[in-house]
Amino acid sequence: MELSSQYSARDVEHKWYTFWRERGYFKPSMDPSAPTFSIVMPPPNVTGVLHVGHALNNTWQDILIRFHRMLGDNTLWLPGTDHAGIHTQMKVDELLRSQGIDRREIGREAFIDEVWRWKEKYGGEILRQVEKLGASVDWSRLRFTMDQGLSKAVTEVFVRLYEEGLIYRGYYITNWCVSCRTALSDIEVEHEDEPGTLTYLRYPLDQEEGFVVVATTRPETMLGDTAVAVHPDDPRWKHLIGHHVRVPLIDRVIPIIADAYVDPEYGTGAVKVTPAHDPNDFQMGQRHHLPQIQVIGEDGRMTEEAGAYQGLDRQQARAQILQDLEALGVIEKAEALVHSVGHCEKCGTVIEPLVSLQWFVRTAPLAEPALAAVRSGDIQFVPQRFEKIYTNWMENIRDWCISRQIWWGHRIPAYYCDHCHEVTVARTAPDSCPVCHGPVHQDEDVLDTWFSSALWPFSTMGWPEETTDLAMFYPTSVLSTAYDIIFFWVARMVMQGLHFTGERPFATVLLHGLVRDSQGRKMSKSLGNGVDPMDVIEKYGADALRLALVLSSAPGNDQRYSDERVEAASRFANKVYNAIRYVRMNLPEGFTPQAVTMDNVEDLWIVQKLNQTTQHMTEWLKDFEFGQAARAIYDFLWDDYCDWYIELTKIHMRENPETSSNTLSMLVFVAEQALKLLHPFMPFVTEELWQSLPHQGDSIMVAPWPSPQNLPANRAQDVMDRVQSLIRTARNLRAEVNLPPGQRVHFQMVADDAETLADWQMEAAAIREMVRAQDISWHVKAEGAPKPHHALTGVCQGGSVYLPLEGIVDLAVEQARVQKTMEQTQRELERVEKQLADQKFRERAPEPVVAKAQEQRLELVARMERLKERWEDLQ
RNA sequence: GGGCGCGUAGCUCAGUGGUAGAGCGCUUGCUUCACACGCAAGAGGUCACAGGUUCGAUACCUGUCGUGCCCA
Repeated sequence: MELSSQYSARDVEHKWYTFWRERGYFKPSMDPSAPTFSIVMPPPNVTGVLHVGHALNNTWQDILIRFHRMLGDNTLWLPGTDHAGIHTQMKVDELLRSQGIDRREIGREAFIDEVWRWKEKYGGEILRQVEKLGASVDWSRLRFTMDQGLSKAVTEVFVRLYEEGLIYRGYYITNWCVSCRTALSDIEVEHEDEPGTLTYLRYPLDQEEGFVVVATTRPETMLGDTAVAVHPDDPRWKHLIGHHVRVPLIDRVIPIIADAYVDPEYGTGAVKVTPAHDPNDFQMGQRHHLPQIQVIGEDGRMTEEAGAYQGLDRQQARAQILQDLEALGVIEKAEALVHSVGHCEKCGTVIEPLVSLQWFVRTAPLAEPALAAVRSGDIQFVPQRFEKIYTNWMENIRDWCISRQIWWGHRIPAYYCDHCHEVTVARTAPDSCPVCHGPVHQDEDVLDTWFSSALWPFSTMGWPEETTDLAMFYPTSVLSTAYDIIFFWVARMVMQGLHFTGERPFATVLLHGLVRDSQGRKMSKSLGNGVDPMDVIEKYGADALRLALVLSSAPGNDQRYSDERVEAASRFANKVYNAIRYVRMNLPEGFTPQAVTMDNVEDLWIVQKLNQTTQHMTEWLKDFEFGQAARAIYDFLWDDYCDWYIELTKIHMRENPETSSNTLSMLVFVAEQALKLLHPFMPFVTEELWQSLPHQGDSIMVAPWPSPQNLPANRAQDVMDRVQSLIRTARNLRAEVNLPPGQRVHFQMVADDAETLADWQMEAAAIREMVRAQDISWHVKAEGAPKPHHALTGVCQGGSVYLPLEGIVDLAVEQARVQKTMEQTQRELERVEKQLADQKFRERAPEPVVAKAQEQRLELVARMERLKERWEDLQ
């Protein structure tokens, strides 16, 4: 069969994914005697599409999963999606509006039906993209946060927390998005530094002369001021504490209070207090029992309390108020400044702090065990430094606002009596009020999406039922996610997991960095610099994308995406493809590999390299060092297997056709092992190639992970080092004078001792071919080796290479060349000798380091000697 | 203001207590019977700076500068 010289990922990837899935390889073995390895996939938004960050994270997880599956573990990777409350609602709302439908007109139920319909139609998109990536997830266990089972878990958790007094409802200042029209938790607010104006306003004193100057960046809130606060020890204001001022424009009389919160350094040291519109003022208001006057409504417009300004948008109101204040002459001055402004994470609108009735989780009691689990090392962060971010947050945790004023999500299981207003929190809706038997209605709000995400590791496995999956796969082994989600998700999973199952939800939290664009900028819609992984896969293949992402990633570090890297990775796929193509082309029809005998240097050498690669990779994969592991197999396949081993076997088979069957078996054996090592990184191409070679078993993905081969003690590594050094030196001489590769020349190889000569001669045929020699004369230095006059000189490990070129070599030039090499060698020698002359070094440095230096010295001394002699010969 | 990263070849990045590596780019030569998405040979770095620990620091510690992120 004619095989293309170019590998086409597009033609094979889909085929193998279907093959794997149909054979059920993605499902766990359920073997109770095997170690268990489980991961729950961080659920992407059901409305979303895969971005490069997902691609990286899913690649990491797939590497772990495939590695452990090959190790023989009972391995589960559970996929799923998240209902993404606000985001999805906005998306469907937008769609309906484009059709001229207002969700408020069709009502809650009809709208939710629309969302479900939308989810069924488009919600699978991201999962199809996960497939394209090659993710070996168990599709039979696919979950969605709004599934019945998971919803049941949500209700159960809410009810239990309520019964334990860990959920409460109360009036509190929360972050309100006037665009999304819902409350948000603290971490859903993004703070950004923005230019603003600090306006200094004169509030005239009531019943006396003079005024107090307060500074504010939000003059429109003055209509809701209920006090002016100063620091209790501030000498400038101390005498006015307890006096009153009049708020301009509305003429409200408010007290001057003393509160240590006030920073005397900021502004004038006196601040206006608006308890209904600022979180700090709210706290102060509580301390001093100040009234709350809401002047901005949930729609971002001024309320009735704002008097003449009622109905104005907050921005318009600010402009109007400033104008009016100006007219009144109460503006003392205005300063430009940069200050931090909170924005809605979802829509970017400036947050309006508002007092409203919301549900909260009392987090302190949950945080305590969550903190302990990480401190004790029961849960480990990779990289470890993120522990600190986690513990800092946990130590300063604030209550979690969990109610959202939207329709799409888990509705809060709280029921209110229409008569006596009794609140009933229950697993199932009560028919009537348990107190007065009056009619009840359910809370209109839904829960924060993260409330259900926090239960993901166990709700997906059937909790609160005691299922087999829960017993077998929970706690999970690893949670892999981005570091920017530690607070939103990781922390809350730990809290809920420990509280409800008594066990950590996962043993390891593995964190990856952000994937940025090629210029290091965050990928974003507004910049239009996002990279669609599907385009990349279409162009280069999923394997290439995976390898490229893994090669340039280290845990916790951001990385840049660039097409060039993916291209490099696809070239590697092509390289491996061609290596295997070469092996196949040499296999006779119906060839069955036999048990190999390793009777020559290159065989022993390549297996030794393979062993090292296997050992390192196994360790690195266990330590989550995917980049290191990928680099190891990349180098092994390209440098060791392709550039040296295959080339050596070509010569070997030509010289020893009678043993070619063994050589072919070796080629197949090493290739198969290497493909297995590469498989977690590049599942498709490795399957394609593995299937094309003689093999045992049905799929590489269920083949056992390689373990190092037993080898007899041997010197293959040393021999190959010397041989490679000799070949490189000889090739270097050729290149120096631009000898065309076709031109066969005569070489003289002079070894320092008989042992080196013997080593070289073990690979004499290979050396002859690889340096393109007409013939080679072999010598040992001591035995009166020839001293060719008109020859290029090269020094290598253990000896010299001469390339006699009558008529081409200029003695003076060659002398200068040798001189230059001598100088170089001399410098190195001096360094080593200085080190060895230091008694402290010999005493305190570890023995192998000293030995190595001594060895180095000997080699350099010998090299110097050779060069000196040569230099004299050239005189 | 507090915390955490990063600063290594032209570019993008790995990495290690024993004075440095990759990919891309660059130079030279090659259609050598797996691969020109290739082969071979090369050029290119006082590992940001200053102290300290150490026999030895690019790596560990302290500080400085530059840069990025998170929290308040």
